[in-house]
Amino acid sequence: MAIRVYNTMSRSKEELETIEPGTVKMYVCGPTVYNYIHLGNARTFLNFDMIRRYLEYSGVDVTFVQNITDVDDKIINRANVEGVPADEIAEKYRLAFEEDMEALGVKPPDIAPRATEHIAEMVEVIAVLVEKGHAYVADGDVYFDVSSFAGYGRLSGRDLSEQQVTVQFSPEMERKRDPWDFALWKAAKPGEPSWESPWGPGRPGWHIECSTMSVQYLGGGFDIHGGGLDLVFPHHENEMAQAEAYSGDRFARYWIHSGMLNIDQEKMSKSLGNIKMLREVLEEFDPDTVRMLMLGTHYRSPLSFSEMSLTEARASIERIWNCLERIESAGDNGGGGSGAGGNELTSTLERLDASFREHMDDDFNSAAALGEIFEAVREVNTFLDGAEAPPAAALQRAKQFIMEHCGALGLELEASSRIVASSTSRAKISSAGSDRGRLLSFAAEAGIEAETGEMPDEELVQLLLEARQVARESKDFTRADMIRDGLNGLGIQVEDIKRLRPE
RNA sequence: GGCGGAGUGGCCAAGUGGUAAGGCAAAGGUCUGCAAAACCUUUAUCGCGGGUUCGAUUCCCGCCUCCGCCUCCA
Repeated sequence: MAIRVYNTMSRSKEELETIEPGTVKMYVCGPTVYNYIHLGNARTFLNFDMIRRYLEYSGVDVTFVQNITDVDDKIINRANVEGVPADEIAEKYRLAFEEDMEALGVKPPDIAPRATEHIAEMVEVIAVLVEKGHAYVADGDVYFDVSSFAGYGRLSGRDLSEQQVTVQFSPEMERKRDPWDFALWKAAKPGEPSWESPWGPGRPGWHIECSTMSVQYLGGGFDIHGGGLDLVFPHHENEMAQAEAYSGDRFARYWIHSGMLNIDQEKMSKSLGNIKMLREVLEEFDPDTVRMLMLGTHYRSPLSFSEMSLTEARASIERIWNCLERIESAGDNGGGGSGAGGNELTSTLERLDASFREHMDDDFNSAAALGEIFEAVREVNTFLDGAEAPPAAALQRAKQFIMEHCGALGLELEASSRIVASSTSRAKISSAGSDRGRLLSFAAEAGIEAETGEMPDEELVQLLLEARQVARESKDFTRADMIRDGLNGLGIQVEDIKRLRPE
């Protein structure tokens, strides 16, 4: 089945026809490493991770390149403020970015080129642009001459003459022939990081790195170029102008842009100061919850963020976790039966698999695709409710369905909690870690003290579950509830998995 | 001013020319010693006004509101 993607260039969905069938070469603009990334950045990276994973899930061989902008005005400014070298700032936040991506479960790019390691290549491209008359030199700076490129404005659909020019006076403006011209090379000011070039020491402009590195690693006319919607203009417009002026060939085939994340109806951005750092969020919420939040809205739509939206996302991912746990428990408690409905479940899952793919094939509609997963969760739960001894094959299929489809969207479904089970109940110890001291004193309070000092939390909880079970069997519900409430109070959820049989 | 996007149940959010997925929340019910989990049931004339059509939430026109971009931006 053909995958359709919305191409910003054509403003419509197009069938994805790559240069080489079965292969997708994609480039996504990475971060400028001058600070920790915020949730808005995270949305973009998560969206492209979802797209990449789904393509791979569909059997496509993806080459994924994402740059690191490690030389830039913002980095230099930050370095000046902190009084440390610029490369130190860049390195620090580059590593932080990698940590954040790993924590989020974003697959690392196949290639993560850094601007500072490709200066020579950029200089060469700039030199050709100057040679071809697409760029001019002014006091050690080099600017791209927008008027020399006929298609300028094509990607972002704008006519420069109709745009409001709100440029402030600056020395740089003085050097430009036209306010819309942009820097390919910036002459170094004292103390700034710089590299030698035919135009004197300096550093590359922002856009040139992407034009250069994408083509270097993926070849001209590569398949997909992505980034946040706010990069369409000027960044991508400029990238394309440079690259096509340089080579004379088409730059990228499909332009995919990820919608903005808003807080209180406004875009989260540095200039507005309404930033929520990803790190902050990850302290409180697990990666699947964050991803769930993003998957719930189509990647091109604006996503309005609030504290509550995370809590809701958390509740919905829990529904999936719970289902998986039920499947596990059903397997542990026999699972070898020949319960009816197994075949029916299997064919229902077949159907849901097909609609899942249809939705994802249609411009990566993760929100609709999630709906099919939840549909499956309900079917599985109903099946589990009705079957005394569900057949192992059906359980296996159910588990595989959920894991596979969640995996295609990048949901890791890693146990966010450690499960301790007795024969009639189980406890979920949140992975955030429980308070050891309080657990010990609570155990003592419940009359469990002998040799608990060295005992791992799991065993301690196990003893408590068993004590509660004894209490329940002797109808001492006061004590049973005291144990359950006490554990709940420690963030350890206790649930009964089957009824007590009087025997 | 130019370009683009959006307005769907209490909240979030898909979607379609033939009366609208899913999640969260709420209420009632089943199950449970009680909970939790799970299941069932209940809650939408799809911003407003016209038009096209046998029929529009979906297409067209106008209006209102909101958001993004117009050289910091994911």
